[in-house]
Amino acid sequence: MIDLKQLREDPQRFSERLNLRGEYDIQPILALDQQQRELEETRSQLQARSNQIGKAVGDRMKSGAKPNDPEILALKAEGSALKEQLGELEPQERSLKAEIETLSLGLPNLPSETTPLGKNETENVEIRRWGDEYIPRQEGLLPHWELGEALGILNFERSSKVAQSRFVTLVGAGAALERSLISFMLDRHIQAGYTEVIPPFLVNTASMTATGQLPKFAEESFQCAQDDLWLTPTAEVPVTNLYRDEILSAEDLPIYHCAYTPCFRREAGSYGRDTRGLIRLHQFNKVELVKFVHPSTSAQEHEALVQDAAAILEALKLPYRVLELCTGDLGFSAAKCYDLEVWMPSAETYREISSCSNFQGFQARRGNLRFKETGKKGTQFLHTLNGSGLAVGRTLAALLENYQQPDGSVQIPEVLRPYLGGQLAGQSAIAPTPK
RNA sequence: GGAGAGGUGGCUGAGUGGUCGAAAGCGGCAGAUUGCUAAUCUGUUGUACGGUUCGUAAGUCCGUACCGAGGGUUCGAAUCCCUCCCUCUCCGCCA
Repeated sequence: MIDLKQLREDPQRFSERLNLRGEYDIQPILALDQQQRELEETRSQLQARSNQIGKAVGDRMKSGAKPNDPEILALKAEGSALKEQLGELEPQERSLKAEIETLSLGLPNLPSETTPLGKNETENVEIRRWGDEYIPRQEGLLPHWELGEALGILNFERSSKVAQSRFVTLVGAGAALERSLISFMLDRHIQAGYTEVIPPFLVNTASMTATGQLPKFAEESFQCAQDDLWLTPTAEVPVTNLYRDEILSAEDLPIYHCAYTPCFRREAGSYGRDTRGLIRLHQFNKVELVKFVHPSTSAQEHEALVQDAAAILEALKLPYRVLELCTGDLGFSAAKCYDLEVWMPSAETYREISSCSNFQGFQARRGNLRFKETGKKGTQFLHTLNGSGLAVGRTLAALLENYQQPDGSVQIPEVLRPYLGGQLAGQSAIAPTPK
C-alpha cells in the first residue's frame, strides 16, 4: 500500500516516482481523499453533538426527570434528527473510503532512490558474475528435460495425465535430489541465522492482499472454490502474514525466517513460454527467505539477503549472475529487487532462479505489520524483504545440465552427497538406468 | 458433521442499556526511597483517523471510531437482536 500521507504531502514528487514504473494517475485518489476528510470532519462533529445528547438525556433521567419531560423529548427529537443526517453521511463516507482503498491497493510500490531507471527487462543492470570457471565447455549438452527423461527421473507425460500440462513427477533419484536440495538449502539458511517455519500452504484473501498478490493478480493464483482460500503462490505470502496486524517491539527485530513450501501458479498468459522442462510449472518447490527489519537497516539487510541466496549457488558450484531490476521491470510490491540468474548450458543463457526484493513499508502498510520502540510514542511500519533461496525445481534443472557427463550420467554436487541415502548413498553420480 | 460454552486493553479478568476507552491485578515506563543482583511507595501506561494551537521537529489540545467482524434496535450499546468468523469441550469421522 502506498503511503497516503506521503502522497498528500508531495503529490508531484510521488507521481514522478510512480511513473518511473509506468502510467499511473493519482489525481482521483487525491480528490477522493480530500472529499473523505471533509466529510469525516462534518460527520464527526454531528456525532459529537449526538453523543452530547445521549449523555444529557442520561443525566436528566438520573436526576429524576420523567421520560415524557418536555426537555427530554426535545433532546430525543434532536437526537433522532441527527441520526437521520448521520445515516446519510455515513454510507457516503464508507463508500469514499472503500474507493480510496480500492484505488490505493491497485498502485504499485515506489521504486527506491537507488533503483536504476529503465523501461523493461532489457534495461536491467548486471551487477556481477560468479563461477565462470564452472561453466561446462563441452559440445552437445542436453536440455535437462531430455536428460531427465533419459535418466528416468523426470516424468512429464504421466503428470499431465494425472493433472495437466506444466506438472512434473520426480522419480527415484530425481525425487531424492529434489528432497536433498530442500534439506541442504534449509540447513544452510538455518546456519546463517534464519528460523525455519513450515507455514500453511493455503492462505486467505487478506493474506494475499497484504503481500500484493491481490487484488490485481487474482488470475495468477489458484483459488479454492468453496472457501476463502488460495493455494500459496510463494512462501512469501504465509510467512510475511505470520505477523499481520501485530505490533512487535523493536527488540524483536530483525526476524529472519526460512521456509520450504510448494508453490502454485496459474501462469496465465505465459502459454508459449518455457513449455518444456522444469522452468515454468504450475507447482514447484521453493525455499524462501523472509526478513522483518527496522526501516533504518533494510538496505543492508537486502544486500545480505542476496548473499544468503547466492551462497547456495556457490556451494553447489552453479555459475550465476546478479541483476538489479530497473524501475520498469520491478515487481508490483518491490521498491528494489535483485535477481539471481543461473547458467543453463543447453540454452547457453542465464535463467532466473531467485528474486530478492526489498518491499520497504509497502507490504507492512497493507498488512499492518508494525513495531514500537520503547520510550517512543506511536508505532512504525516495519520493512519486509524476501528472496528465493532458491527455487528448487530450477536448481535441479541447472544441476542436471551443469553436472551432466558425456556418458549421460550426472555428477552429484559434493555438498549434496551427505543428504542422499538409499541407493544413492555414497554415490558420486546418477547413472542412466537400463529400461 | 452433531451438541454445548465462549471471544473485553500487552496478559489475567470485572462489567447485561446512560457518567465505560472500559474496574482490579500483573506486566511496561518514569520518579522516590532502602547500603546493595531485589523490595516498597507514588505517578503513568491502547490503537487509528480527522481537526487545531504553538513549533523546524518531538510534542500540545479537541473531536470521532474501535470491547472477534458486519448489520440492526435506541436519544444512548461492551451490554439487547440478526448474520458471519474464530476458539474451547464432548460425540462422530479421520492422517
